Amino acid sequence: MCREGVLTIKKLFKEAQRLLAEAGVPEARLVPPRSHEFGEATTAYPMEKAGMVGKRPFELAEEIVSKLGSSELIESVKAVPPGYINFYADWRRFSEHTLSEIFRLGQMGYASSEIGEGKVVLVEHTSVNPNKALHVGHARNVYLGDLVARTLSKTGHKVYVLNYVDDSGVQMASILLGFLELGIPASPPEGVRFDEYCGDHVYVEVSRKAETDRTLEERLRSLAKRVEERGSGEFRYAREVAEKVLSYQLMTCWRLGARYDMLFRESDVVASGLWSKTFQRLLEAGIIYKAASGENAGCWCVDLSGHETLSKEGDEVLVKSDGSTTYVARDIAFALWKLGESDVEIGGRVWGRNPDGSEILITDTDTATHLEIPKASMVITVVGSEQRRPQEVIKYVLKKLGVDGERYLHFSYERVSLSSESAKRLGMREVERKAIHMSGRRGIYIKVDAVLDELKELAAQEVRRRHADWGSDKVDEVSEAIARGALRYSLLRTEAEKAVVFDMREALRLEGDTGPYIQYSVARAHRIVEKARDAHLQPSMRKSGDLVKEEKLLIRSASYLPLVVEEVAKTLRLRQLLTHSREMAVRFNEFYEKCPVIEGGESAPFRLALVESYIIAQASLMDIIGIPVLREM
RNA sequence: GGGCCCGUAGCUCAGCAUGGAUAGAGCGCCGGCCUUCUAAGCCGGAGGCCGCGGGUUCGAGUCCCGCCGGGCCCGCCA
Repeated sequence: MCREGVLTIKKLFKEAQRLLAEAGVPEARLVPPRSHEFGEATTAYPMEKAGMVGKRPFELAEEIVSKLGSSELIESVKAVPPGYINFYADWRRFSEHTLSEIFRLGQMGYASSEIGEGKVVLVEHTSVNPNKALHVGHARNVYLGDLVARTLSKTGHKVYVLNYVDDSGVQMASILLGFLELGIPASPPEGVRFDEYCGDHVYVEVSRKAETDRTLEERLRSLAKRVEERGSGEFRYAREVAEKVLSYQLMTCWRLGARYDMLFRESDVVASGLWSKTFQRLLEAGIIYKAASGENAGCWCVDLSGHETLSKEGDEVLVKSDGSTTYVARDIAFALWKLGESDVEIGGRVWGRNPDGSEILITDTDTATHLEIPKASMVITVVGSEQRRPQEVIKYVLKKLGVDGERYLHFSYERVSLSSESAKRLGMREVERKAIHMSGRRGIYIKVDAVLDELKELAAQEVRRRHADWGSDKVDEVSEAIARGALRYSLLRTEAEKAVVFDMREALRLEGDTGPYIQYSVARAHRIVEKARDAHLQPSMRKSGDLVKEEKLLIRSASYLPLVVEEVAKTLRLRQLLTHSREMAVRFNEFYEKCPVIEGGESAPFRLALVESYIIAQASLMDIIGIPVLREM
């Protein structure tokens, strides 16, 4: 899709910049002001420059303003103490331009852009061990990764989403140990999901037994090694169990709004020969060595002595003394493949489809067809901050192999822990700590589906109260959408590098700074549009008189939207999308209170256009954020 | 011990990248608003040594240094 002309808000900035250039200060930097009182564009240039030319900032500002000419979208420019220059929009023109732009580009186009220029980006997220159901900590990973993917694909990037399935680690092996050697039934009781059965019952049970039975650790290790041997019975069985768990995990992921292009099985890193090829390369590049003595005797290790900080912590083991690989080894090989820096062909097949109908591929070394992915200009791996070290090792190795490390980005985030209150509800006794880390092994976690179900029930109560006439299907559909919007917003509202303390009571809120607040504003807007239709009211992008404050602020917030999205695509400060979505919703609610539409007299047609444009702009942003849009709630 | 992240209102969080105009929300608390488009909303109020100390600057919540408090990493786990 091609944009006709320049975006209105950008045009306003361009005009302001041109005026400044004509006044002799082309270097003045314009930014959006933090308050509407300071106009639509502002510069602190006089304060930065005053000292150097020996003038007082405010005088310099006035001097510059006096030299400014006029332009189409800017009505006035003011010099303001202590030394700002503020540009104010010509609201008649600015609003008309903005509204027509929103209508022209529509919900699919308004928030999107082409700045990605079709660059291929691989985003890896989710990557939950296939031995359990997703808990709320995993949900943060899915939401963050999915939002990165959504944002980038809306801004002209070609995005491929990968889910790395660790079917060859110890966690997987412990499930197999339970089934094969400890006599735990391999199928769950009636009505219990397989992923929940493995995580809640099998994994916890095996971990518990391992505490008293010291031989289990050794049996587990030898089982894990056999799982890595392509063609062994254990290899096949592990893949079978993993795929089964995965199929249930993905149901949860879809409920979270995520989608995937490819499921990459860790067992295939070794089985496909990707690892052995990578090993050869590392060997030839002289990055690895086999330790003859010391604590790593018999292991192949990465030489980290050249790394500024990692060198202090000792070298990284890639191949254990028993010949099996470590997670970091497999991840290095995988990273090379993701970056298109490996010529090893990976077999694969179609696994299934996302709810949106797109195909999901899965690696499968037994298949003759090869998976093809265009070379990625950037690989983004969404992994918790506790994995900073291994991720840094990967990056270091990539650089040593001559790959541009800037192409490999670790999108790091802090983990989700449970508030002591929520932990108490799970039967935890030690509550003196403020937050307790979730642990699959100890059975301390809250499953995502359980949270969504509770949220949904809460929403359903409210929906039924408001709409006694609705059938159960409609109540179900709407309350599910509210629950999804609420949880997504609540787990994304904290900046990724900050730890989240999950509190059930807090998560179950549907008012205030929440997803439903935004959904509700759109539902209200839809109701106005319906009533307007009944009243045969036609929208108009022009207003006869001056715009009132609430009208201006609503348009203003919508006009900045495309700018915000482009900014986030560059910085990946995802939170700003939520902040802006909320800002628009707040502006709409203020407008809603103060400005009657249907009974708005002369202003009615213009206000109707405003309401319709709000729906388009907000919905286009919600499409990116992944909050379901509702016409009624 | 070494490395990284966090510390802003009673609680949960914005603002810090790119220093600048009275430090913003939500929850909770107090007080208002439903004969007019959905009150999951709106309006008002109380509530802040921006962890502490120093530095840079005309100007620091934002940048630099030190300290204190909390978290994470430093495994032949992933």
